Amino acid sequence: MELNDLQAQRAAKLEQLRAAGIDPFPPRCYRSHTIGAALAAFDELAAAETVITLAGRIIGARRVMGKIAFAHIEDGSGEIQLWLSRADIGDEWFERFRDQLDTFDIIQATGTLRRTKTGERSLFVRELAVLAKTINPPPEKWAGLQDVEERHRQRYLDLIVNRERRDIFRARACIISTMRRVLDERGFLEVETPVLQPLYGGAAARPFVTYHNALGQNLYLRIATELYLKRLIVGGFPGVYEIGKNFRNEGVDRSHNPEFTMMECYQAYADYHAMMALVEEMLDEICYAVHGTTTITYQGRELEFRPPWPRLAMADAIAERTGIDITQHPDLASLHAAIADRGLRVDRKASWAKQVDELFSEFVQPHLFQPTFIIDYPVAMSPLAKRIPGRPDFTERFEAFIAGMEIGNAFTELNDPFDQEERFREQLRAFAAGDEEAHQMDEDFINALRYGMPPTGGLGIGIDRLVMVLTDQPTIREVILFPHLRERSD
RNA sequence: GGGCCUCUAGCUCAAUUGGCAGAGCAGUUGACUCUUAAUCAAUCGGUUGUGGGUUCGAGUCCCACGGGGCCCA
Repeated sequence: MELNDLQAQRAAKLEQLRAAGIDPFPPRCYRSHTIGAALAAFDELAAAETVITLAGRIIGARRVMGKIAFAHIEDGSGEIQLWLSRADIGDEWFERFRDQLDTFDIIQATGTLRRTKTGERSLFVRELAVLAKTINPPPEKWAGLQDVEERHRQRYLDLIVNRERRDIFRARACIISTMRRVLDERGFLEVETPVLQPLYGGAAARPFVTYHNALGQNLYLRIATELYLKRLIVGGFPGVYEIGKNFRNEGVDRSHNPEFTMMECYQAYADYHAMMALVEEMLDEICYAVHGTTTITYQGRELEFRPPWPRLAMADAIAERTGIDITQHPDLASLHAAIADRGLRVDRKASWAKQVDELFSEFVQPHLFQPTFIIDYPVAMSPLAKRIPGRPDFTERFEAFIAGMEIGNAFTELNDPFDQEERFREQLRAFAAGDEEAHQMDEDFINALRYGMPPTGGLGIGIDRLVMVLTDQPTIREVILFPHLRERSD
């Protein structure tokens, strides 16, 4: 990699340090306090004139005058100003600070805490040391790093410069740890199931395919954890969950990334009503853990997480927004006629299920800003969910929507092996008819169901979207540390 | 996959009708013992995403390709 002028200048300074016998990358530092700890105990440390050693990255500009200099350092726990004078640290180190150290360099400073004339809490430095010389220059001092592409390609730089962005990922960790705590407290067992699967299933999506050399067979990156977790319910665990990456071979947009983080949990002897209650309680706790309140703002609009959330049947929701009652149009021709009657766009290529999904996505979903459960989905859209007793065309399924996004998906799990096999066959027919997202036949899963799975409630929550909502971010890219970007070729 | 927008110095951005590629920040040199967008003076820095084309002349117009963004499917 060639160095540009600014990089070459810094590399030359690095060599000057070496020539003076200073290791520009020493193996360790000898700090006595984090900056955060020093600031927290500032008054006591200052009063006692305790000599402390801090370490951190020089941020912002160094302000070097003739015989004194100022700079701020930052270590992830806080920021503090350094006060340096030629008299205190000597000509050699004062000039070294001026001539060989730069913004972004990581240094160690020893001295005492005191306020400057303007009252700023500062470390009055007696000794300096280099911890890591930097080669790359900082972006613009005030505008910072704006370019979205560069922010994502060089997330490390984004995090250095736009330090408040670290809070998004701190919130993300808080969300996941709170979710884990809620599930643990309710007796769910955290498990790990295969990422590499001989057969993909559990969701409607196209998979990534890879090849296992030793086995000589294709394997798929999982699109969901569902079918493995339900095998564990068959195996006798009363409740299991997994938090991990799923992979779906699809495009990237504001709410989709090809790899994303999902939590799935399954509870034996429970149903989808129990899962709705779990979602309400869990998100209430998570929102409170992150914000200390259950009322938050997303993109300028207020969101209220406190339970209970509205429950709205999918057919009613569609009827309300379009005037079309899908329960009165159980076949494609009749549904198309009803859509045409309303002057709405008919999708001639779509199956009945797909057409219903389009009506819902276009006319209902954008209105679901407040946390809402849409319940009772058509069986044709829900090949893994149990039918509603007495209404065999609909299933005990819900999806949770927040800010117009699908955040969660849950059912009373289908545990009838014969019905499940028939549902898979229906999916195979859809696949043969061109639906590339249709489910595959999983005979081993059928076999598991033949050993008996108790009535079970299952739930999946898309973590990335939940983080978006709880950190007020408009795109999924901003809540994923290293979002997928095309390789650059010049 | 389609439409629109965008790519200029390390970074943030200008450049009128097609007419000398510029500024701020950072950097460099000098002055300066309480600054904090430090100040003052001087100064370095460009294959305008890539490749073609039109033209006396292209950052600007045309074509292709690449990256990114927004919207749609």
